[in-house]
Amino acid sequence: MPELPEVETIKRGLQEKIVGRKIEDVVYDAPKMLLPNPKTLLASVVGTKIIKVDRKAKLILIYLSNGNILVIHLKLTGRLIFRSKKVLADEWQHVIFKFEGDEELRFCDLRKFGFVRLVIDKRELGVILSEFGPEPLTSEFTEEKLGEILRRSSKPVKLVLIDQAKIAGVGNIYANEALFWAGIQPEEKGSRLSGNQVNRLYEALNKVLKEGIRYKGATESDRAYRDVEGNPGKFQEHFAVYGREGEKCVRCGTEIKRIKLGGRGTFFCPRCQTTS
DNA sequence: ATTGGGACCTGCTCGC
DNA sequence: TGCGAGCAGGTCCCAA
Repeated sequence: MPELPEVETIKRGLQEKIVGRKIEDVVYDAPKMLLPNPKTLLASVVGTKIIKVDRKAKLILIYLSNGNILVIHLKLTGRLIFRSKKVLADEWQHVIFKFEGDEELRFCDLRKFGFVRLVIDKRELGVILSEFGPEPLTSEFTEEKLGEILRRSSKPVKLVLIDQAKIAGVGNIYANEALFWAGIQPEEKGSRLSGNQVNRLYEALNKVLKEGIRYKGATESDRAYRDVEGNPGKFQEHFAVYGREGEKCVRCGTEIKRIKLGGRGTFFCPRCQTTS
C-alpha cells in the first residue's frame, strides 16, 4: 500500500503528534510484527521518549531517547493511527504504543505483513538504509542519475522504477502514473529510453509524487491506507491509469489496458504510451 | 543473470 | 444464495 507519498504523509503527521512523548507501554497480539522479537523490542522501548521521526523510502524511522531507532514498514495494508486511549479499537490493530497521558499510537494491519524493527544505533540503521537507491524529490535524485540507472538496466522500465535498490520509495501506483504522464510503455527496456524520454520520466515522477503528497496519499479501498488521524487520502481521485482498466484515457479516450509485469497489475494507455 | 512463482495473511468482488 | 478463483499499494526466497 503505502508508497513514498503515503509514508511521507504519515511521517508528517507523526512529527506533529508523537515527538517528545514518552512510551509507557507496548501491547500487541501479533508477535511476528515485532522484530527481532517482542521481548527484546519492549525491553528497549518502554520508558524512552521519542526524539525525532523521519522517513527513508517506504520506511518510517522513529528515533528514541536511548539511541535506539524503530524502523516501521507498513507493507500493503499497514496503518499508524494516533488516538485517544478512550476511542474504540480500530480495525486490525495489532501493536499499540501507549504514551504517558491520554494518547496512543495504533499499528493496524489487516494482512499482518508490516513490522516494527528495533535497530540498535545509527550504524546499524546505516546498513539498512544503504540498500536503497536515491530518494526522489531530494538532491540525490537528478535527471542524470535517473538516466544512468535506466541505461544500466535491461529490465522493463516499470520494474526499474519499483526496484527499491535503484530508486527509493516508488511503488506500483506511482510507477504506473509516472509512465503514463511520460508517455512511455511500461514494458520498454530501461536501456532503450531516449534522452527525451528520460527527461519526461524524471518530470513525471516528480509530478506524481508531489501530487500524491499534496493530496495526502491514495486510498483505493476501505481497508487500505489511512493517515495518522484515520482519514483516507485523495490522490485516487486523480489517477490517470491505475485501476482504470477498460475506462477511457483522460488524454485521448482510448481504453486503458491492463497487463501483468513482474506479477503485478500494470495499467497504461496503448495509444499515449509507446515503446519508442 | 533474469524472471516467474509462491509465501507471508486477510477479505472483498466477480463469475458461474 | 453459495463457492471458488482472482485480486490487492510490498518484499523475500527459491527454482528454472
